[in-house]
Amino acid sequence: MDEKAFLESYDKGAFETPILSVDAVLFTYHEQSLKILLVKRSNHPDQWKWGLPGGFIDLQRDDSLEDTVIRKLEEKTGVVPPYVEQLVTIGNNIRDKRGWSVTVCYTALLAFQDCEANISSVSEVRWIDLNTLDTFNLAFDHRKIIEIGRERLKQKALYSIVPAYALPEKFTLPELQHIHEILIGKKLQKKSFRRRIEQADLLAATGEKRSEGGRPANLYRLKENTGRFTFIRNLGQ
Amino acid sequence: MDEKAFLESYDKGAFETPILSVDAVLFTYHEQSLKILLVKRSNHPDQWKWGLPGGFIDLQRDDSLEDTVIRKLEEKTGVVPPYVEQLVTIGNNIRDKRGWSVTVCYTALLAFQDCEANISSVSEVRWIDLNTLDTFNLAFDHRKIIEIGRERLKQKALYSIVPAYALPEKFTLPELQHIHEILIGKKLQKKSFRRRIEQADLLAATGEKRSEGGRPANLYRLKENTGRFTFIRNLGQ
DNA sequence: CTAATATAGTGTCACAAAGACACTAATCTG
DNA sequence: CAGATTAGTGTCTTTGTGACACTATATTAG
Repeated sequence: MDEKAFLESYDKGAFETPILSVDAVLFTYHEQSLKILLVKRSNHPDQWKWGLPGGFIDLQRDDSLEDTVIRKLEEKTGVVPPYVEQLVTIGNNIRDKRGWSVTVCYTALLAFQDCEANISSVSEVRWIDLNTLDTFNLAFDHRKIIEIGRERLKQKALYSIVPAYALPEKFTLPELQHIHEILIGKKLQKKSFRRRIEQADLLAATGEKRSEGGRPANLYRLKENTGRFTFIRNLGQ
Repeated sequence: MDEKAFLESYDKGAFETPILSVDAVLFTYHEQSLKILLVKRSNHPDQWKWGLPGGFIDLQRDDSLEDTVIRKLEEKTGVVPPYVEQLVTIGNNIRDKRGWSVTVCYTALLAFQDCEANISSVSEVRWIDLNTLDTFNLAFDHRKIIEIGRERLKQKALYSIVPAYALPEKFTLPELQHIHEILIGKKLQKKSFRRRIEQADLLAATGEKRSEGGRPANLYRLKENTGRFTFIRNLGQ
């Protein structure tokens, strides 16, 4: 049999296959703390529990897994997050009561302000402060996935300024340093933090300033490809 | 409807779902060069082309994706590699002629000697020198996956000694340094390389030595959890 | 036996980048 | 105008890699 004949006679349904879904841990920063987007599940299984935004691949509409995760996030937030990165894929026969199940998970970052209106208009989608996450009853193994996402973002905070994508387009250095401090879990040296960013030339000053009660801070925006830059040495050890 | 009734009536086949497979980029080190394990495909599609070891999840035998990849690697090599780590998941509607397809890819490392006998006994499984990979006609998007695996291993070489898992249980520091140099693509300072390993206390001297024509080198073995250790600063920049 | 060669391993100074921390700067409030 | 508050800098110390010459221990050729 040649390949053409093989493909014509190929039956995708012949083998039993796991349930396959895509989930995202979408982080943002608001009011001095890290938050993630959770969705109240309206369907079984784990109905009424909170879970990560995500769902099934639409074979007609999606060309790739990235398409799926972006489509799902846009459905919930109204916008496409500026930073999306694959996190981990978890697959086993115990995570979903329906049977063998695989989820391809992504980490994403978004400015709170960029979707504030959309989120507040729907009760089943909410930003949850990571400090209060313990009090929630989460669906499936989503607590574990959030933990993996947070750990990954912590690592990024040590050797990049990727967390900046959780801030609005224009932001101050004290803001950026604070989100890094929350992720890493300790205070950082102002001087060290600024020195490396300046040397790597990752930010562009807008010329504007913003006051928080004291001396106004300069506003910056990210230069191109800042998300891919990595320092050769970690901070705060 | 309660959850019990939902689960009893749930039909997994109701939605069309992608083809789902697991693949592995298994690296080793032999005769001064990096090699990966390739398998000659005996079935369509891409019959007779070389591809990564892998296959489908067996819902009855495998409890998790890790089970699947380990089962597949054991089938081909006869042993379970000492280092297996998830690499990336690729899913789109163009990588497989059969349609929408997802592959969960792993990186694994194994000593050449640990499976030498098994490999040489089967003609459809071979270690391929990464320098000669250009001359092979590879199945699907496996060349891309190998490239991603190699890039990941290069990064690991900069801030860990994970590449040591591609060496036999007992190995010398010059051997370990050389595999790092191949991965990173440049010579490293002997002193720098050794200093950090000694300080992190990652290796245990066996007391034995091995000669390569000059002064004999000390043999070491990995201590526990060496695979998880990371240096806070990269080498060779 | 000895000298040459080859490979393994160390000593040490230079250099780069982070840590510590005190200092100056700009704005607000009473 | 003084004190509080937040932003930003100067500079010395500390840490860890880069460079490279040096010593150490084996094999091999004459």
